[in-house]
Amino acid sequence: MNIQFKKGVLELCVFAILEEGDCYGYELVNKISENITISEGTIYPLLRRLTKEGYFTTYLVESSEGPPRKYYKITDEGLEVYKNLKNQWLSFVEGVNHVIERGDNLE
Amino acid sequence: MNIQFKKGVLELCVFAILEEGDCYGYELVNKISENITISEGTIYPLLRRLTKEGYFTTYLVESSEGPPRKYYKITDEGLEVYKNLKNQWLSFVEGVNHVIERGDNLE
DNA sequence: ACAAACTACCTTGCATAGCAATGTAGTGAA
DNA sequence: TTCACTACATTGCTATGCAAGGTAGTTTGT
Repeated sequence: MNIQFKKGVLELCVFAILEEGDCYGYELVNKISENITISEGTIYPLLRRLTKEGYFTTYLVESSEGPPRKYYKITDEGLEVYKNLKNQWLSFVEGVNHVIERGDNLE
Repeated sequence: MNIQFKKGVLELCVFAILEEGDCYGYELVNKISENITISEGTIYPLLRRLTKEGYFTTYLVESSEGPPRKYYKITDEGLEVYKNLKNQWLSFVEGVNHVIERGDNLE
């Protein structure tokens, strides 16, 4: 999978999943991996950054299957950013589609 | 516009336009700009790189409206790469859509 | 003749984000 | 006690887009 395509989009994916409910990092990696190849080394710094920027809060929960899990919860501010980012993404994809399909409809 | 989204995608756009017919750099900037914000400082190095990699050939044409134009022509190898890249892009977008719409269809 | 605006090319240095590789620890099964 | 899995984390590398700058030719207005 083209690494470059993912730039900025994984952030959108994390927001989208957390909008549905709290998750811990490892869980996010697995959920996103169902559809997009992703590495742990990407997710953890990303979560750290977005938390620092105030878009997520965190809390620890003990686990019986391994070390404690750090759950992430989206904030109101995070929700705002998510909505904007999602719209930006959708219109970007539309723009790209116009470019790559321009030939198909030309006379 | 989110700069990160464009990573790798502008390459796809350039391929797509050149697949329809030869273009010079400045013309590509204008065509892509109809749909996506782009800068000259992005396109020229990109064209240079893809030419160096054997995906384009170039030829100069005198212009009556300014300096000579450097036209780019896609090669057979370039066409191959374009097809792969386009498919990668389409399946990537599909993957992302699955992630960001997962909530909409959950019971 | 001169300046501004447009066409058309190009380069340098910076910022960003994803990843491979690596490390730490806890749990559970062979 | 070793392997596999869960779960966290960090470092250094790479790739790409952009702002800002430059060079040159053409056209238009004054």
